[in-house]
Amino acid sequence: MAVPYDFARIEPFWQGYWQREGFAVADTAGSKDLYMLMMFPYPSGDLHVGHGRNYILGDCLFRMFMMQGRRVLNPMGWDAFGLPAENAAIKRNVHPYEWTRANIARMKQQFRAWGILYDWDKELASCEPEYYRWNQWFFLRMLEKGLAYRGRAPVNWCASCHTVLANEQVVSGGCERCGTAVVQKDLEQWFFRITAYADRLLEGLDRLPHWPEKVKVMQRNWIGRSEGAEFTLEVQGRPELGGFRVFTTRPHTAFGMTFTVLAPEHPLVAQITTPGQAAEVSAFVERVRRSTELERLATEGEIGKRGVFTGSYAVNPFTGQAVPIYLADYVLMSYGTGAIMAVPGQDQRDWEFAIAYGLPIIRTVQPPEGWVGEAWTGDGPAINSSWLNGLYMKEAIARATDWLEEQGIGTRKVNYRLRDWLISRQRYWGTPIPVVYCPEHGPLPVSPGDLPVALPTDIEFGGVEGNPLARSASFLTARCPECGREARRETDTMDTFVDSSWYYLRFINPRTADAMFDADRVRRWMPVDLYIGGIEHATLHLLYARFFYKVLNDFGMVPNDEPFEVLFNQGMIVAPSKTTGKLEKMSKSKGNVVAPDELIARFGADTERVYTLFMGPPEKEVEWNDEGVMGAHRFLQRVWAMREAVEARRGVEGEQRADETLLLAMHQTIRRVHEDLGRYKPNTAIAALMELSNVLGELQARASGAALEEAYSALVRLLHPIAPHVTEEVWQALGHAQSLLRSGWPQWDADLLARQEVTVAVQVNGKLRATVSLPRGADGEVCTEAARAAAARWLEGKQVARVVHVPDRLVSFVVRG
RNA sequence: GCCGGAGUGGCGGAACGGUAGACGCCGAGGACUUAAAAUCCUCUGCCCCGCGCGGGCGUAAGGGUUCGAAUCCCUUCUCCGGCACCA
Repeated sequence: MAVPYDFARIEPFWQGYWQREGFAVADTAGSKDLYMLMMFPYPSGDLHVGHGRNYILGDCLFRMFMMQGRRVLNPMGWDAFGLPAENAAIKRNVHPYEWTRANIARMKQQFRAWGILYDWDKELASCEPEYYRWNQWFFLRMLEKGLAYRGRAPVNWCASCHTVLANEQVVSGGCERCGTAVVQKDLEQWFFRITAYADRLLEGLDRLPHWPEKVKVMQRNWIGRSEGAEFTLEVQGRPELGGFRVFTTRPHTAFGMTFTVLAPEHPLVAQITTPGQAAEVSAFVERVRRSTELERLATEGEIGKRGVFTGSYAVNPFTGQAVPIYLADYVLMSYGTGAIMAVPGQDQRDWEFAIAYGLPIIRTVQPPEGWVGEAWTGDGPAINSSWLNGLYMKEAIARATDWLEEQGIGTRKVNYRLRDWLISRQRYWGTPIPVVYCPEHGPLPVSPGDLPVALPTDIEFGGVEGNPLARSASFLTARCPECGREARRETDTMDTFVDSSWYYLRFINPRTADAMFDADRVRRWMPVDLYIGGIEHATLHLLYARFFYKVLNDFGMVPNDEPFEVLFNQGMIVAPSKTTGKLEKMSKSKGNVVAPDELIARFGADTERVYTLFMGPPEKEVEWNDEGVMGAHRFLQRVWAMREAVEARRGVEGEQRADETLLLAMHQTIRRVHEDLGRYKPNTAIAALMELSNVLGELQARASGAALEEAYSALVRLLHPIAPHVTEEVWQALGHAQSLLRSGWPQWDADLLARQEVTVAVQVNGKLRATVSLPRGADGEVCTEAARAAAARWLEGKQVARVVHVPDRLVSFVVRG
């Protein structure tokens, strides 16, 4: 009776061994081989099995690369600025730095307990001045180039987090962090001009064949490029106003413009409102202004209930007709020009508005025969459109736009959904924006020699709302770089996504003291070859990082313009909700987490690793199942127990047939595991290893000691990336002095596999009727005859009309009668 | 509404257009045990014929292409994700 392996003893032992030996430390001064990277985590404290899935997959690949003799940079660090630390500080009166450092220590220990190896020599934390000073340095360069600017704009405000948010951090009208409904505020804030890179961010996606299509599509949607025309509408009888601009992607429908709509926030509203309409208009504007984004979303589909006539008219330049100017909240100030030409015949929203307000509808595109719907938005010949009549969309758009340009009232225009990146945050725990405000000279950049602008430590957090930096006298007071007189320091800090936009460059040589990163090594080591992380960053981190990298490329600091060659998005682990029972993301706040500590205590880290990698393809979302864990554990115990049988059979002769079967299974398994891990399918690689283990179990009493040990050794080596501790223990017990990490990666014998017999399927009229075993590469005639014999029963008395032979796979008879 | 992705046993999931359900979980029966746990062995998609032999049906639904379809094409349904009064 075999003794179960003592994971509680051996796992810590091997963890210590790997660390002492420094297996994961990469020398980046040398030439590059492979740079793999996991998205660095926010040090929130406890990790659950859902986080583990990410890191375990990475470690599995890393160990495989190591065994294959690759030299791999595989660093880890901490995205260490952010709100939870500050909220913890407010609640418990500990400094965010201490809270963060304690969590980092805890998480490092969890990584270690999972048997995960990182190059800790390269560790960095974004909350350290030697890191964030380079955020400040970069900000100053952006400022110099006009890529950072201060502007007044309606911004998203989260009242619960007491800060503004970037557009990317607003998820269906709520704060990405806490879900609180976001309200619009007009504030002066700092922005990065990411819109200047919109086209390049789009174009670059086409050069990323190894990114998931899903992420590329999400980024394209987010950037939201649309081509069209912009032109001026005059306000009838008010030439001194100069009119207002409208944007449209469908200028060819303009003959059907029967009214026009401004966003309620449009600057012209006050001037064009007639006295008779003033009361109604101001009531409407006030109502819209007070509504949150969420309320606006909730009224979706209620177009027509939320509009008002201004009393003024504009002139449709195509027809010369006067059309009424309305305000409506379905027109957004933040997109295009904040004003539209309304063509109810060709736009469903305009149609509904026209019906509700009794406005005329003129169709300008012929709907297809039998069309019974309302607005027709598809293609068709132009009608009721004078000189455009009969033209189809493409041609009509071109003509209409040319005409606008000839008349000098319009131009071709490209619009984007993407907004500039708002980076100001009214919080303490982030990178101070390096700017001072002089009463004389206005906002001025801190001179580079005065960096870093360090976060003050003399801060009281306890219970007070608002940005604590604004209450720190020592921080607030500065000298004007221009005149030296007393000035006020900027108290906003940077969005933490600034930190994560370039950390992968710093990792390459994180102790670089005199520059943002080691430009020489970066030139050799970038781009990152394999980047692993969650899909939730598709339009956040991954968009910002690409933007930064392109800017750095323009600054001549990096060698290419896309930072991540291969992107792998692992799926979430979900678990039933404690309240509703519906599957949802595993998270501490939802209370449905499985803690790795307990799991490791009961079954060991190797078991968690095997189960995590086995439960499904890693890019898919999967449900955690406690019973599945047992299967993984049993498998490891069987592999462990087999060691005794192998040792006991050393030197024993066996049946030749058994040896052949065993070695064939071994070589097949080597190939399958190699290929499956290479295409990120550890689940099927593990299935292959289980099959080999089953074959070993069946043949252990009949195969020779030598064949048994050869196959078992291959199994143990192939299993190492997946279950590193128990395999090291077995390997050592078998008498090997070297770690498995240094013992090479098994190779399969292609010739042997090519010589094996194959099972050929025999079909009659597409139905499987028999199988025959034949040598690989058997002649077509031989094959067909064997098949004919095997399927004789079904061919009797039938006329064979056709025979399809697929070498080594099947023979298919097509029969009549 | 638009754009992606996915629907395969009781469950997680395998399957270059070529033997559907690998591997694992659950379940059933058996061995070991005083007993239980653990472990090991056998069975385990559905249906029909008493079992076996054998046969039929089966990859969301319906149709098509093909000697052959889970896989390709069309139509429909459902679920998941993203974007969304974007002009």
